[in-house]
Amino acid sequence: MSIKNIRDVAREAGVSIATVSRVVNKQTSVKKYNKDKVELAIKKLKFRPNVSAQRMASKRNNNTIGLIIPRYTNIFHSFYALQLLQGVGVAVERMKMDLLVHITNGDTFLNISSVEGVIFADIVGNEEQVDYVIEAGLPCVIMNYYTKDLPVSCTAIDNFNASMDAVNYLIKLGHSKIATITGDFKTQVAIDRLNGYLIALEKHKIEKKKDYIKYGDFERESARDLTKELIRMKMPPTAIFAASDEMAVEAIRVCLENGVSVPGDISIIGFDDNPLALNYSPIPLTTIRQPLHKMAVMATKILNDVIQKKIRANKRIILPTELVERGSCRALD
Amino acid sequence: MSIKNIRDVAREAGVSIATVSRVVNKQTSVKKYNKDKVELAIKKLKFRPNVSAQRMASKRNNNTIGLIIPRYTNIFHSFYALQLLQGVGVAVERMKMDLLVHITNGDTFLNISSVEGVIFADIVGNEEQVDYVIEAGLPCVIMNYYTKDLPVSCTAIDNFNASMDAVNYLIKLGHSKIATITGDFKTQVAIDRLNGYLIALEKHKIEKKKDYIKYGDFERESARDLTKELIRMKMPPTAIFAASDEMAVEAIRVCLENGVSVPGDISIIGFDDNPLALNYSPIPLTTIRQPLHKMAVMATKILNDVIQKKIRANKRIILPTELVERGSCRALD
DNA sequence: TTGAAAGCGCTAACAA
DNA sequence: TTGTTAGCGCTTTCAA
Repeated sequence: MSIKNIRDVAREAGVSIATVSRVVNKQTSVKKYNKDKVELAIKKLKFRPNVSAQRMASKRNNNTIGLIIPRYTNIFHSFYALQLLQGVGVAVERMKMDLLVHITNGDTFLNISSVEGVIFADIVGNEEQVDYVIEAGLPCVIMNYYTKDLPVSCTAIDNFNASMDAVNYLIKLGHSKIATITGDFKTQVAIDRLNGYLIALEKHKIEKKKDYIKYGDFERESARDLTKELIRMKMPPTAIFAASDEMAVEAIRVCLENGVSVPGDISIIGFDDNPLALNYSPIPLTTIRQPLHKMAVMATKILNDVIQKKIRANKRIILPTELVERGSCRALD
Repeated sequence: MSIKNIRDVAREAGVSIATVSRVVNKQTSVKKYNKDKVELAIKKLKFRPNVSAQRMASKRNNNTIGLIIPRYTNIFHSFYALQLLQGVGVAVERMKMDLLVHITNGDTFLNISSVEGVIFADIVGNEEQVDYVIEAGLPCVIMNYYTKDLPVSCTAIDNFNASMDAVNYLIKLGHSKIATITGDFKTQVAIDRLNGYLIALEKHKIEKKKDYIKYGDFERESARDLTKELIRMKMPPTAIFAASDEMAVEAIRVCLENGVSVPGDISIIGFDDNPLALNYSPIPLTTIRQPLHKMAVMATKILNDVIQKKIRANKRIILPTELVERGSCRALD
């Protein structure tokens, strides 16, 4: 009925708890006779070791890694978090490990004592926690954030260059009046993408107009008014680079609602290659595909390797992005 | 540098470990003077309580619930698992709890000693684990599985009636040669959906043809050959009810590839309203929308209520589905 | 090959 | 209001 402990098993099997422990931990120095008795007792009593106790006594952690996801609004509704979670999930499944998911803005701490390593999905708001994990000497991988300043591994994409690619593409199509709708500046990602936009313009000696930079937050809602502002300008842009597909799709919507043709009047390019957004797009969206899933799988593998001491902690990986042409951008005549 | 324990804090603050414990647990009976000293020491040493030890000593579990996901091929790639995970994630986030995810086919057990309650995403292959959780007296909710035989809560949709709706819809459109591609029979869901199909035909006195029932496994790949078999029959069906959108989309593909028009020659209806599948569908797919996300959120809330002792354990909820007409079915002349 | 016993870091009586 | 101390369930010496 109730949960049995190692003492119950020892009593049932007629051996000491030490022997039970040895059987549970598959140590060899147990006579077959006793081993059988213990295994029988374990089965009969449906005994499962208390993992907390195992952890405490052994100072080992049992096959669990932690995933820390920043808690900003709707994070769990975002394609981003879900893809990373999925990737980590897939990898963890393969490694037959458990996954402890902690979603926080930094005010609560992951139960560090129950994991063998930690993965951060970005570090927004969780910088303190990153420090703590590092100080504790726990293996640690940060996803979607590139840093050389911290003694950790990271897997990321080159948001800066990917954005340059997007804007260069628009420029190659003949555009020079190019606006951007940015992501949430709490994230490094948003900053990098804006910088990519700026530098691309600079390299082509295209004037940067303040009014062409609209500050969004990655989410659909934020793009609505910003797009309206853009199309109502006396000198509206002929192209928009949105820092997320969600925003790009909303931008398309707003354009169409207001009689602005896409890509006839305005070309729009997104970022993410987010199928959930694409599905709701009135027009096939040209965008930058980023390998979030792969990023997460790699992060998990690296973490595992570090835990297994197969590699040192500081592995930094940049994954390539890809421009996917679909139909929301056109060449100017 | 290394992880500090309660004794280190006590020494640093010049009090006993009991006092530190009291401060950590926000008990009142600590003089402000000592409390301040302890809090300072905690900050200075970056002390975080060892949760395993807390659990052991207090017999409480700390704010963590377990989610057990069946490990069948590609489960983590399925829309189903991801939606449920997302729903649970959203709810857990709101409750500021941690989530321990365990993916298993029954051969490994969730670290039961570190959670306050358990949610099962279906119980395929994990029946033994369900029993164990129940015996251990842990609060437990099963998603996507309806049972009255177990003393647990569950949240599910009525797959049987939803399938009847789908087939009735086809019948209303004038179809009588209706085939089905089923899901994986390891799941109750697949069985219920087939039964809905069968009973709908029966009620309308439409002959059930064995050859019209094709046994798939929910996944895209499985629908390919089965659809070919259907369209190559001397008497091919005029409509197909697929037990998942993934399969429905693949069925559409196969039809088009073989010169069979959809919905001209064959109407196809899916199940799930899975945006990832819909996005890749050559034709807007008519389907049954099921509230997976909501199901997961509710399951988590129920679990929390049971843990908080706000309600008894046996709450059973059936959520409604909805037929979404899009364009892959047509009325026969 | 076994068992006794000392912890692991913490909580919760109980005593002071 | 504090400190002392006995466990929580387990692992791991150390002896036998």
